[in-house]
Amino acid sequence: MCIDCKSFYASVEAIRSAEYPLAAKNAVLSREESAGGLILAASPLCKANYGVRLGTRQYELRPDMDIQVVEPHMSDYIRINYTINDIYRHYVTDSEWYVYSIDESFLDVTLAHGLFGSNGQMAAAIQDEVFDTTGIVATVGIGDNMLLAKLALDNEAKTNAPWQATWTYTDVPNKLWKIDHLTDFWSIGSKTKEKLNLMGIYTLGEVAYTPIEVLHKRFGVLGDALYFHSWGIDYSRLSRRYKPRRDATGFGNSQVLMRDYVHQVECETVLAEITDQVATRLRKRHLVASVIAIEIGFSEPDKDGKTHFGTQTRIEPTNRTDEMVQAVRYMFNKNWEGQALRHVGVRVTKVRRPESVQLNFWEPAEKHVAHDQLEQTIDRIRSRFGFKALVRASSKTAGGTAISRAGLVGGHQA
DNA sequence: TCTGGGGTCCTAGGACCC
DNA sequence: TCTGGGGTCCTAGGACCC
Repeated sequence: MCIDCKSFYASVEAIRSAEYPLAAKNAVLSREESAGGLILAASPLCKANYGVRLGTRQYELRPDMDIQVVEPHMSDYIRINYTINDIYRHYVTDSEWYVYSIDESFLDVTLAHGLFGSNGQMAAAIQDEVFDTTGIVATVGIGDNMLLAKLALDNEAKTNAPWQATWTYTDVPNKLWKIDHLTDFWSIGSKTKEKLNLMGIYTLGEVAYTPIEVLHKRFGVLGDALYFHSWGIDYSRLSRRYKPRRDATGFGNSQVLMRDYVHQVECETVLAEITDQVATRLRKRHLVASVIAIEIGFSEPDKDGKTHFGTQTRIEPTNRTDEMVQAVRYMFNKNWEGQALRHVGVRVTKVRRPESVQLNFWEPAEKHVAHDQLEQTIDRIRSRFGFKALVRASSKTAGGTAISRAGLVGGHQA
């Protein structure tokens, strides 16, 4: 089963104001202060009546629309997500439970029927328990494998009560191949759709009847996956979970700036703040990173037509803010040609547990230890009294955004 | 495309090794 | 630099998901 929460953020907001989510006319807006702020979630009625959906911008909202626009409350969404997942865990063991996003989880119920009955009975029981506990409407896609469950969810379960749909291998010709738009199929986005169209392929049935060699030649291993997926084939099993390569994954933070940043010192200030944020996350998890990357977006295409640049560099494994800032500053100044900035981000990869400490030829060991203790102390003060209790002086300058963003979770109001 | 923010995975091409 | 063949690691960029 693939289960998601219908219009999750908007539903939580409806419940906060004692409304039934499916009857509410509300939407959640990120960054009220910016006209370019966008809708993070809209209630089903808003979607149906006004076409307001994820990605709609604030300036597209018209006064005649009868919509209650509210600010996000990320902490609530996270808390309720935990509550709902704990309900799922009443039905399957943890090895058969997989959290896909803040409002979507997969459950392998193959071995649970003896306790809880048929797929339909289990789905209904889970939906009832989620609704009774939280007020959230859960929608359930059921399938012979993860892919079919996900496709059943995205393409059928979400449309009508009782918010359930089942897709099996025998449904592939009638349901999967009949999906209206290629992009409604998980893993096909706008670019892949265009490339398929150029090959004369407009439906999933046509993908299925394209030789795998042809797809492989055009899309590599993703072409192989596309071929199998077009036949509804997916052998992944939650209990035999794929472990991502440690070095391939990482994390980072980014932000769209409220105005153009044109001065080097401003750019460096905001980059240092984001780097500090990422370094703090590393330290909190007791990890070090050995690759650090920056992503810089311009407010308009530059003289060469470039809209952004990104670059990465290898560093001695570290989670120290000062070392990471040094690398970020070097990369920025080496690549920046004075373009006005509107988007900045920092991320780390090749993240792992520290095995040893790399001392530095120019820094005495005592000083190194003292510096580590200083950063740990800063972390402790902030976790106890809040980020704003102790900030860098540069954060008080014009370019800084860390203080005003201190209360955000995932970039949205906590 | 951008608008907001956080992720993962794949490929091409360069540089280097034996 | 080329000769023969096999391989790894790295960076940059593209594409997808929520």
